[in-house]
Amino acid sequence: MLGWLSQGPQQREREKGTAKIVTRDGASGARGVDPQQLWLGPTGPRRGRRPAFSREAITVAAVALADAEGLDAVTMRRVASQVGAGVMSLYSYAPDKETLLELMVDHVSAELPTTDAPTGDWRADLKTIAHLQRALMLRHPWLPGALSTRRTLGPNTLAFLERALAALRPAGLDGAANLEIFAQLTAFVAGHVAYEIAQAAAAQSPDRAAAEARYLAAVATDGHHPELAEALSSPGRPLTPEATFTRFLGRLIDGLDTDE
Amino acid sequence: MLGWLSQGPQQREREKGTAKIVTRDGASGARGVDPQQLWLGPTGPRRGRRPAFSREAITVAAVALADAEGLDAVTMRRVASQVGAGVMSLYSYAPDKETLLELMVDHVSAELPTTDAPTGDWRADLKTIAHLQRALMLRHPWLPGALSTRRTLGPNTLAFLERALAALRPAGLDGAANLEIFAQLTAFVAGHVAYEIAQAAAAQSPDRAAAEARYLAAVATDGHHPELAEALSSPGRPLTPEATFTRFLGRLIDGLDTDE
DNA sequence: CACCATTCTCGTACGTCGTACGATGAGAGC
DNA sequence: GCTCTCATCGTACGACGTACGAGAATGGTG
Repeated sequence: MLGWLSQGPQQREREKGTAKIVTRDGASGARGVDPQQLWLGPTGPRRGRRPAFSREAITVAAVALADAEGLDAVTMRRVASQVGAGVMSLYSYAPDKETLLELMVDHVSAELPTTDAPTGDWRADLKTIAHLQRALMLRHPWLPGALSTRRTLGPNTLAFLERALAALRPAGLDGAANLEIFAQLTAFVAGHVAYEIAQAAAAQSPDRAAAEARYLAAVATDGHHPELAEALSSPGRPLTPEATFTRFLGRLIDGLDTDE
Repeated sequence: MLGWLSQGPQQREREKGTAKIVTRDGASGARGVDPQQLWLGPTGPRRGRRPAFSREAITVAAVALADAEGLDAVTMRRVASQVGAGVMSLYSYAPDKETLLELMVDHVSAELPTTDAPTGDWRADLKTIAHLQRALMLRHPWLPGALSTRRTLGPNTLAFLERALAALRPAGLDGAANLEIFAQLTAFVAGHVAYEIAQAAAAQSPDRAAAEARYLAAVATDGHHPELAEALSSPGRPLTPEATFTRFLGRLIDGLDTDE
């Protein structure tokens, strides 16, 4: 599983305030810090003090925190105390919190199986892929929220992308279209699961749910919302979220190669 | 446009620490503060000092800030200084920041036209609705992000929901299904627009985009990502985001009433 | 008119956050 | 040994959301 992810520090980026007289390695403007450098293999040979922690351990702690208490619980201080490090030590392993979040996303993405070969039925394969994504997001409910801002391209997310592209090959579309489909599919699953989770959370706290129901009932009977009134009154057998997901997914995927 | 949205304060909720001896209005446990109370009309007659600002003015300032600098720029301090109020004065108009965000969402939702009657072709109507949502989100790029956490049920969002339900009527589904379809459609549009915006932002800052392209190229040629390599190399004529959106939308909607 | 209960305004303050800085210490090479 | 390199992490700063409560403005009532 890409062992070098547990690699140690070697990140600090200093900028002594004095004498900005064009350092010698040209292109001085490139303060950009290549964000992807993160994922690239281990750097030069060891020297000096040996790291006391590991990127992996820190990521694991952060994920555990998010799983247990949500994304907001992931603060540098709490992660640090969880691994037994000083707060500022984390910055030897990730240049900032945003990066730590990317590490988290890629870390849990390792749970997605990537070895299954395509069956040749690309629609079925794509549905399998979406179900795998959904299961992952249900296991890590913070994931949809974390994905909504980010486009993480770590080794594990890329491996899964590779699988998706392989599955899409028989569809005969061009590369850009395939990439787009995968991105859209992921966004769709994230959106659905986020909704699913919100729904479940609402059912958990009956106070809030009841208040909302009361409010909606009031709105529905104000005379200006006849459609809402009817929608709320019509029964509609209750469906499992699983079934609903499958239905929507089918709608999206079954229409996929119909060019218009 | 539901004028009482510009209504003044009347919000403060105190809880003096002393003597919690069951206040007289029964059901003392209900500390819940009915979140929807926010949207309900103006309360009793005026007394005391007259409000210097308005909920509307504050919301407008917050929206302007978000439009110009993104959601993160919306802090209580900046909104307050924008309207010329003290920071804490905002809390007379909204009980907390979360509520202010809900006000913002509902405020911009007023831009969605709600008077057009359904044409009878519910698929076409639904596509129109999605395009309206997309246009709104492009005008207020923070909206997808704001929606991802929230389920706002203000007067304007409800009015638009009413329109969507009317459009869906000819589809002949039950109420719960219609509500679900609207929620999913909205989530889909939000996901798509978020992606679209991220794409556009990446194109804006060439440094980051170039770094990412370089990284992806490196990954593609590492031998472990043949599918990615091919996807990146195949041309695929560039499409406008508009066309892409229309295509995906068509896929989703055209499959909508196929029960399985 | 004076008085008072009510309501809004907002300065101050607290606890939290991400993270910049730089002293301190541990290992490796000479 | 000395020195160079690199990790650790205490302290500190400037944000943030918002609790508290003193003050000012208003309307209702004598």
